[in-house]
Amino acid sequence: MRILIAEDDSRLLTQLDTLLQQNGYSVDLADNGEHGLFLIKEYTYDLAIIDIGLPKLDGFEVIRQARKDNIACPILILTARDRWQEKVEGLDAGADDYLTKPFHNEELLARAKALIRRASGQANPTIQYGPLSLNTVSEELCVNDKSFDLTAYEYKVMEYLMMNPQKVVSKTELTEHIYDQDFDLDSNVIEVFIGRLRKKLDPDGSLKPIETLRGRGYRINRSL
Amino acid sequence: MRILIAEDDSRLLTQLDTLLQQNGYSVDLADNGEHGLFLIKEYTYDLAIIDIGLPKLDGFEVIRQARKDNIACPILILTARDRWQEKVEGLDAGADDYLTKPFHNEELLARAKALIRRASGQANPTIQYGPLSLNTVSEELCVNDKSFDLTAYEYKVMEYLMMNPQKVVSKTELTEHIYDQDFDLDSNVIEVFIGRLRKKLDPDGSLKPIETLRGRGYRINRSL
DNA sequence: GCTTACTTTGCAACTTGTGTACAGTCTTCC
DNA sequence: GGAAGACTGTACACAAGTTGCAAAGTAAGC
Repeated sequence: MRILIAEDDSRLLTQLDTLLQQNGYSVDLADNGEHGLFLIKEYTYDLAIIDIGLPKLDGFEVIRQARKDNIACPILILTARDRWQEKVEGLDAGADDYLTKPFHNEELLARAKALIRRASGQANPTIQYGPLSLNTVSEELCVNDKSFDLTAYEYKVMEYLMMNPQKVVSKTELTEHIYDQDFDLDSNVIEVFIGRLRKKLDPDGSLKPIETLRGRGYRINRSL
Repeated sequence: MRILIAEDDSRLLTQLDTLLQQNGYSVDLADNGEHGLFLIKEYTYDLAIIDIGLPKLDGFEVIRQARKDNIACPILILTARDRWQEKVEGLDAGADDYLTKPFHNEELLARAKALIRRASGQANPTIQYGPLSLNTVSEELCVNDKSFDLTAYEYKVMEYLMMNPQKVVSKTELTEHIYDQDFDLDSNVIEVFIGRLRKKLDPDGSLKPIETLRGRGYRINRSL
């Protein structure tokens, strides 16, 4: 599997390079939009990871021009956390999925894998874990093939948990991932959303999709 | 796991304190180099996070003097982004890793965890010892493939023992690594937690995963 | 057998999580 | 452009689980 990474922050670039190589991908690098566009047109990739804020030619432009040339390779864009409208514009330009910086390595790998797997079929990128499957584009969650509509924040909570399956995710971590840095860490919003999610997905309490680890955090139920 | 933070910016200091505590570490604080050096010499830490620009005694000096005293604890330094030469000097002085300010909390946590793990000679996030295996991501303990739910403190005790297999760990040592400096060393909590762990993991007393060495401490059973 | 060290137990205090109601805000749709 | 509805975040009372202590019981070593 061959992946293109277009990213101008050299530290992040090397980090991604190492990460993906260690996970068995072969990787090509570009540190500006022009070079990225050249590579994506010249070669065939299984996935392109493109930062939106690229010098010379921004990420949107790279995607638009690549799509205009009928390049079908799945594209994952990287956006800053506080610029969520970039995600919309990126998807409009032809990206398949997005990830906000900073992200966890496992998240990136999960998305990369999903995108590559789904590239052959036309389906939307989905994160799957046991009977749970989360469509990251329609923001729709299925439990045992029954689909649920989530609100924006319910989705964010669920997405983060699903991207770190097996992991104990502390409330701090969830809060920081979902809100800006300076959000009040003593608030009980996370508990409230966990409660709402449980009620929505599992009204009779038989499945227990989200486990509580008292004093430590929450975790997607491993035994599903 | 117990962490020392030496940082003079009081806002950052409290932020780090909260962050680490909420993620299950016990934390001691110093707001100048002199106090930091005193603490690192006086107690045993699993990690020290030291800002380079400290008053009274700068970070480099703290590290040099600590290393001169043969203190082996892993050290993570904090430097300003635009002073990259500091990180070189810091690593020369004996630091193990660096992080440039500002940083994301998640990154700090990831590095802290990695440093602590590396210090105990564990390359892998899953620590295995005979039929025992402790996954430090899902915080799950398995004995012969049967998984057990541990409470926060049960987990801390087990983690410390598993990170030091073969070693006889005294009660004082366990207490010092699990609680912070003002915890009563005469309490019998450690005995109580060892008891609870044994009962949970080995209810019929056939496996004996934790050995007692009278007058010296506890050890993970080597003959498993 | 006596001392000391460890184990066990029950319990009370405490910490942390849950459920609910409500108010403020944002959306949508006429 | 206004009303109805949905979503988010706070507050608080209640429930549940965890922790630490103390006292009594047991085992080890001299």
